[in-house]
Amino acid sequence: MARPYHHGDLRAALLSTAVEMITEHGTAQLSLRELARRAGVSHAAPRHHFGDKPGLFTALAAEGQQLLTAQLLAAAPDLREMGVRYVEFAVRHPGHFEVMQRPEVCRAEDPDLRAARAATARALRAGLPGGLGEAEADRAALAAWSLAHGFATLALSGSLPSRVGDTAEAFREIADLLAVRR
Amino acid sequence: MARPYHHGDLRAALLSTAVEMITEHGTAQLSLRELARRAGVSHAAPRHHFGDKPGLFTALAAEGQQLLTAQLLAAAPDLREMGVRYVEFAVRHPGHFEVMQRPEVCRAEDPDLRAARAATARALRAGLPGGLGEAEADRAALAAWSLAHGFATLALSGSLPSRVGDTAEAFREIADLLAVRR
DNA sequence: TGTACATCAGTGAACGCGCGTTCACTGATGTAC
DNA sequence: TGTACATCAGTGAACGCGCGTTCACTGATGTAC
Repeated sequence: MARPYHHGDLRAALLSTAVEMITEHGTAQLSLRELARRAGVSHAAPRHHFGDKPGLFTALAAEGQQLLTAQLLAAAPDLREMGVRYVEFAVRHPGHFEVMQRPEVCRAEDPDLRAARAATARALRAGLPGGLGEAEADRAALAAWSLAHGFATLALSGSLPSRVGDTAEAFREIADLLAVRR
Repeated sequence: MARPYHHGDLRAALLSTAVEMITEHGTAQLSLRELARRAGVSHAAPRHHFGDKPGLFTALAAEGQQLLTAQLLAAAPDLREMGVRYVEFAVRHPGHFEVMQRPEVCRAEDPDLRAARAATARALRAGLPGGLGEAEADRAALAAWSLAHGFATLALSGSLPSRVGDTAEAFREIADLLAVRR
């Protein structure tokens, strides 16, 4: 079983291997050489597809953002349910979530990434109750985002008390506690 | 002006230099050699005080946790105000906050750090309205913490729309939007 | 007050390592005629 | 269908660099007598 010279879909393989590595050790530890090693490919191969480390992270962030947007849209326009999906996404795709959270490792000006981010923001807006003024809507969106984002990052950093159990489910209860004041 | 052989308070100087460096480039980029360079000291000097990188981060995290606890206690028992202080702390001490958020770079079993964390948790509890059942109180604390933490991390990662303006003040408005259901 | 000695804080040379980057290359695939 | 050539994907050796770690050292401080 001689390994073929051409991988077939090395780009996709590198992306998913990178996600695993980030999940295990964070973005800081990731080296392109180790990534190539794990993918069973020469250490110069990743350069072909991503150029450098920011290139790789940018591709991952855009991918993650698209995944998240799809999740949010599937739950719209139920704001609480969208929050649950947000938390679920973070817990199920911690590697992607981590990269998305660290804009300094990405190329912020990348058009794919910008577009993906904008789409997520639009999806979030779709969950807001109608009839709010613009400033009010801004605040409500920010509050919902903060709550879900905070819960998700606390869960990922292991800061939640262990009795919290299933993370997304726990968030549902918490979101219940709070209500947007009318 | 020959530099004296003994620094005087190198430990404190290294801590505050490290905070600056983390604020600029995150924990990932920090190297002990660069830290020593900035502090104007030989590259082996930091080992004397912190042993290794986790040792340094652990000391920083404990210090940050103590600062935060003091802020929270000063605002107790007004839960909303405690949230404002939490956000304010994150924005004013981003280096400390960053380390506190990344338990994987610290030595979790360090007794100072554990004690400091426990004190923060206790302070947070002091902000909860009385008369709640235990499970209810757990949830309320978690909700408040999530909201403030999420807002703070979004602010630090530059994810907030720029019109948000003064961060801690903006959080006050958002906290106003939400109310714990009775 | 003076001296001897222990301890502490910081030095600087040396090491081995993994990393990112470059480069000339080779093997495979696709396309034109 | 066959051949020639361009392009693409991946290789592997080489480089220079900054890092963490070790170690024998030296200068300063504190303590006992």
